[in-house]
Amino acid sequence: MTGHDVAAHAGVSQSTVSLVLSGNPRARIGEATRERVLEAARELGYRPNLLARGLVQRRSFALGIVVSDLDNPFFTEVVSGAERVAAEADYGVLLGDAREIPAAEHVMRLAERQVDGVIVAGVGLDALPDETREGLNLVLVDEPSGVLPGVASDAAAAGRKAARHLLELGHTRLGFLGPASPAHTFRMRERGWVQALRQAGCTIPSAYLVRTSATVSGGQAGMRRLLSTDPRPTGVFCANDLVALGALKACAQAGVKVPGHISVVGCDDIEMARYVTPELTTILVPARGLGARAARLLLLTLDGRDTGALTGKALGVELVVRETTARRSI
Amino acid sequence: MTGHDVAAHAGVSQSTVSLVLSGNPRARIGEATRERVLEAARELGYRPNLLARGLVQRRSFALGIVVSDLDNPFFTEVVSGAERVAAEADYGVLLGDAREIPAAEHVMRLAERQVDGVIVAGVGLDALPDETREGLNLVLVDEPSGVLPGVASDAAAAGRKAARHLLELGHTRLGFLGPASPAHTFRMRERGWVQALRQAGCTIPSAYLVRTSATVSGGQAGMRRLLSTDPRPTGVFCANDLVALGALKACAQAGVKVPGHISVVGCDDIEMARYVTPELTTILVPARGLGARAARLLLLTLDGRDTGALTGKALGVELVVRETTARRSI
DNA sequence: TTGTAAGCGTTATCAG
DNA sequence: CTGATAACGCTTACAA
Repeated sequence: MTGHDVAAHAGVSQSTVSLVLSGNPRARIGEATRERVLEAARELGYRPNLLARGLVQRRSFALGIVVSDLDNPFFTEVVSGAERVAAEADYGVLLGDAREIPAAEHVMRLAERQVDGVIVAGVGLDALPDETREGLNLVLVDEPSGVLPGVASDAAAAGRKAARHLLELGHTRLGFLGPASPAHTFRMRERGWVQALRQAGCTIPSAYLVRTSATVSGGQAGMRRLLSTDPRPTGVFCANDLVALGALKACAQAGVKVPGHISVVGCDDIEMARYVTPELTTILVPARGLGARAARLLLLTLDGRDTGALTGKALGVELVVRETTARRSI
Repeated sequence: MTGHDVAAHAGVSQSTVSLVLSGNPRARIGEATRERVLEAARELGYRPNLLARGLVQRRSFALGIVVSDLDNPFFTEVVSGAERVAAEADYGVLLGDAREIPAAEHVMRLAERQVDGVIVAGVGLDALPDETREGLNLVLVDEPSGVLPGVASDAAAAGRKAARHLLELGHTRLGFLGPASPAHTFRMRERGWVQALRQAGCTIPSAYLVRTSATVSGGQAGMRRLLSTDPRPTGVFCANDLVALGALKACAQAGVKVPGHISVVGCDDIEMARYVTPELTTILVPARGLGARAARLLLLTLDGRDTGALTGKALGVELVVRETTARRSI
């Protein structure tokens, strides 16, 4: 089923078919022939070959998205946000998960597939050597870089808001659970947290700053360490919700009441935050919004339009008070 | 950067470049020229254009995957399983989420992009009219169909295993929480459950069978209904883990102890099942395995190889006893 | 208004 | 062993 077949069926040339079907604005086609072509196409169930189109237009109308870990709900939300706006704009979405195959490798493959751009989330710029991204439209999610365009959430604000919330509840022995990751977002969450505490005149014993992987089991292990300090912190900020979930679990296992004995606040507001008991107090980071914005940014760039509005300020984050934080009782 | 440029640089013809780079087995190329070409390609940072290749080979080496709901962790696991094996085989993966755009629409778009096949998960066959799938390699996940190839889990066994587990714990007043969905999997889970109970001589009051959407909030609402019956069931099987999580939440809110007052078992074994407290007893359905198997099935089909081993029997499911079930106490 | 023809970057079939 | 050359299905000047 090619344009030729349709042309034959309609008794016109292949290029006329293309003219009609591609909706080219500067194509003046007689109403009669247009009808005939449309009819023929419908009858034959014609589906244009987008590879061929891409080849001649040097544009595939597809974009790639590579994430560091597809099983992390935060990233699946980013993907889903991006997919939504891409699909809306009739763009294809090629997916890459960087757990098995390095992000750089994915990016190169996507480039070979001639994607018009790629969104990269959860991957540091250092994992993307220059040669992998030359001649490619990249946008980074939550990894600000002077050189590449990107969209980001206000990570430092996340840390600050967590700190203020706990401070306002009267807590002063405050712990932090997070990865020793080079990821900008994690670093800034931690920095915002530390700065807000310092500003409030709160000292941070090093035992209260525990490094662990940014996963549920990491959070679980980390919280166990925190629980073994003496005196214990009465409030804990976790670098993401997965860690917080693990922390909650460790508390439950140790018979430590949340928020009775210890308050915990997460970060991201993944869907699960609402589904655990007690419900997790957390800092909402608009994952889906980040994905959507990244896609929009890419599409605007491809259209050569102004991207100022999207690239300007970071997406705001917001404290969501649920059930894992309470006024300090002791 | 095209093959021509490389050819020029190496002082050979473009077709020679293609011959050495495509790794065509029946291409006999002099060691010297091969070296020269490889060198030139490396030097210029040549990346072949897969659109062009796809056009001539009539094969894109990409496959599509469309899921009913990207935010459902079960489906993201399916996607991640499929992505893994596809990427391993150097296939691209095009993603489609059927929440905003109907599955059939996605499938057609993927066909236009010349994917070599598409995996469809969480979507009934009826949502895919004949004309959308003609000339397309489809494989369905968990939606057995006489006509299309697919991979499935043993859904009836899931229901049976849940029933037996609860029965063995001495429960006799047993409730079910699930969607009134046409989805084959849900129907079979329910059927397996009902049959096992009947077989055990257990009667099922209609009030114990509550229909609700297959989501957390659905489970929450459903469990509230179940809790308002008198006498209450002492054990409940939920059609999936999301529903079970909602059920747990409803119990917590109503002050009903799990598993003290009521036992609940979920289905799927999503990652979160381990992260809630108490940890969810559930039936493990190998989502990632389903995705992986679907992809493998597709790849084998495309290679014209035998698929018997994969299409034969359903993937087994398995009871995973955690903390939400206990011996009946009253 | 419509048809002709020249590519887009590959692969693949032949001659040489 | 290597190089012309003809597709692949489409878009897009340019001609008619």
